[in-house]
Amino acid sequence: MSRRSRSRIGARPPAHAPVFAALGDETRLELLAKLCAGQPRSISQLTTGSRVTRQAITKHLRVLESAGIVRSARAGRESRFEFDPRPIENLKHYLDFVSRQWDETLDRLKTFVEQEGRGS
Amino acid sequence: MSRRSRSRIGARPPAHAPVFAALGDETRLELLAKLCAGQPRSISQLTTGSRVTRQAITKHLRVLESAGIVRSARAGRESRFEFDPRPIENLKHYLDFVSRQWDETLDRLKTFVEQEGRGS
DNA sequence: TGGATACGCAACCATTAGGTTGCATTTATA
DNA sequence: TATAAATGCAACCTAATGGTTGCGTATCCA
Repeated sequence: MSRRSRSRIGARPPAHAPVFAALGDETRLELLAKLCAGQPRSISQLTTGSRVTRQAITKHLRVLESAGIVRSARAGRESRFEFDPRPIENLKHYLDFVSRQWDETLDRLKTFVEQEGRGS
Repeated sequence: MSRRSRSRIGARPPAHAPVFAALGDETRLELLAKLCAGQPRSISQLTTGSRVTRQAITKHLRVLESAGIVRSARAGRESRFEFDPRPIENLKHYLDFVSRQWDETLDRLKTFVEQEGRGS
């Protein structure tokens, strides 16, 4: 069993849900796209081109920050947001785990059907 | 450019957000865990062991179904829910894309810094 | 130093989400 | 054919979300 198993089958499952939830919004996915493809950007920079106000963008950035997907740092009068890839990597591992579970389930089903076919 | 590019850089981005949102809830992740690791199950089966009512579970299952993560089919008096791996695979591809974007960004930054160092 | 720029904070609003209870309906079965 | 089991439907409640506006504060710069 891999070293990641504790975080999957423990009493309380890992907090993947908040990260998924943070990605469950079109506006936030647009912010993610900008930040993972370029340098850190200020709130104003991230607002230009958006259809909503700066305050709305700020709220979305805080949601992303709470999920750990971005980090913020004040620089003079502006606060710059930067992408952090680690939560995304965690999600990828989790989704790989789900896919693997499913593959194993299909394998078990196939074996079972073959056994049944031989048995009856 | 890969054949998936249209769905990423088109006028309107693909609807990854609803799938992420559907996974952004602990109860639904538990349902996902049960369904991706076993045969199709009825609502009652999926409710036993849960801390919420059958109605709540039903609502969660409908959310997962709207996102395409599960399918339902009536079988006699019960409706069985089955895992569908395709939306999850899509998310994995999307997250791979994000990671790749980030890696390229880091490469560009590194190159830029090296250039700057040579320049000045 | 005074105006423009970039933010933060707070109040407020409408909608959605997650959850419950109650009751009707369909289906299997003793 | 009653009865139990499995579900659907609807109303209702509370809290969280996504959005706005208004205003105060910090910071850069001519």
